[in-house]
Amino acid sequence: MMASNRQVNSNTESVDNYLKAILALSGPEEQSVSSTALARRLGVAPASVTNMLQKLASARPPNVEYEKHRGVRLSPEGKRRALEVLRHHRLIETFLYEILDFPIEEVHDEAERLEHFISERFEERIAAKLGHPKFDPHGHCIPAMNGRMPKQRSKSLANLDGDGDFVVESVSDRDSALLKQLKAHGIAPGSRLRVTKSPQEEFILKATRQPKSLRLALSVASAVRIRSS
Amino acid sequence: MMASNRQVNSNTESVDNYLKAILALSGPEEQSVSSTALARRLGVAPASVTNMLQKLASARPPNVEYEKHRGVRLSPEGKRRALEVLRHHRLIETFLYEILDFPIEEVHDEAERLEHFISERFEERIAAKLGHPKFDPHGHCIPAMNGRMPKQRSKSLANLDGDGDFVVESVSDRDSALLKQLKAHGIAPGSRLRVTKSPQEEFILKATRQPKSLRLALSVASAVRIRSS
DNA sequence: CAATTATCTTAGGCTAGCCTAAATACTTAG
DNA sequence: CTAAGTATTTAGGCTAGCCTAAGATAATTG
Ligand SMILES: [Mn+2]
Ligand SMILES: [Mn+2]
Ligand SMILES: [Mn+2]
Ligand SMILES: [Mn+2]
Repeated sequence: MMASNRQVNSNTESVDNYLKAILALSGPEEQSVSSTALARRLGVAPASVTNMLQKLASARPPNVEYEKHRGVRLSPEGKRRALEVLRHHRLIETFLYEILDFPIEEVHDEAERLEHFISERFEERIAAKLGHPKFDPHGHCIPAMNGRMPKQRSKSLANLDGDGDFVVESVSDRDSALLKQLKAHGIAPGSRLRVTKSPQEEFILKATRQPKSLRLALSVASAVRIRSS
Repeated sequence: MMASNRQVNSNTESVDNYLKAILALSGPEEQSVSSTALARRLGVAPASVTNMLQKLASARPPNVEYEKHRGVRLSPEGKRRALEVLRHHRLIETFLYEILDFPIEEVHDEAERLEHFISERFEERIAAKLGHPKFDPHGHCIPAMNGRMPKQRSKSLANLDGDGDFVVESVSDRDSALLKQLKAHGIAPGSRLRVTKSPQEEFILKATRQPKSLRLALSVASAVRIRSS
């Protein structure tokens, strides 16, 4: 068999999802991302990832920089597209929450589908309707139309040194059961929190003026990001 | 080669589009629809239609009733699904027009994509937000949640006998250039119209209190449906 | 009613995006 | 520095949904 892999590969839903996953996994340092990490995140086999990375790299202009066995990073074009889709995602989430009164724990899954199919006009209209918001309902920054997005300077609850009082900066959008729990305990972006660490390495969160406190296992604590109050 | 065509065929975007096309082409009499008519409407080759009809017919429960060389009609299940998608389509159009201030001539294309990807929750929320509307911005009836939809008792402008005064019931959503023209001449669902037929078999439309009248060729006149005023 | 024409179906291919199994290349422990 | 172990890629397949070309059926018409 021969190369055979020099196809066009325009912006399909699947391509969008790979680019978004690379953006998320490469982090603020924009480190290169391994095939297996992508496979795990996207729920596909590693071989499928390799195949797609080859296509993304041989697109013209390329969507990623990829060398066998050394992981992948976004090209300028790939990053542009990833941020465009991320903007769609977060605008849609904000819109579902603010205008359509979706419960917070349901906005992510809906946005995950719709982000690929809305037009530029739709994007522009909901942005206008919402007053060009800077943050989505989970506290995540919405990339600007030109692709700029300020770095977050918060830290994950999981990396916390000692007890103290904090403000919630953002909560992960991907665990809807957790989002429901947090909501029930009055914990949302902007909430003031008292955090203590239990002997069993759990985090005890209590929001101001909330009757009950919430115990979080270390494994889910990374879903909450905080800054000093 | 053997049959090989007994697959699962769940509700993909393509399946939705075939079912919607059959619903539209079979008309109020629910006549059977030919492969070529479907091929023309969907912009695919006739062979592709035959192939899809075989799958739709062998789904369990079947989406269509199909016999070689004698056209196709929707099964109860297929009709249910087609009306569901049509409801999505028209609700989305209404929503884009009323809430997001889309220009009338742009709502159709956007709805055509999004109709396949919104959740039941999204459907329910926009319906509530809009006050459970009965008609979309083109004047078309929105199927109810249970799938019921009253028959239209209007007639097409193209089948008009003589001149007279009428009320616009609906305008086709599929020709965006025409929609722009109609808008510029104050012609929309509910408008009062004076219609005269020119010697060259054109229709002259003049809406009440509008300065200019509009000449429509017979070929596009079918896009406007009217009832007596 | 037989021949021509129009419509429809079958056969065989293609691409995107996935899969599993097998091969290969890095990494690391001894 | 080599051997095992892990990560990654290659090879070969599969399905959905499209295509073209060729064959079959139905409709029309002289
Ligand atoms: Mn999200
Ligand atoms: Mn955009
Ligand atoms: Mn429409
Ligand atoms: Mn629905």
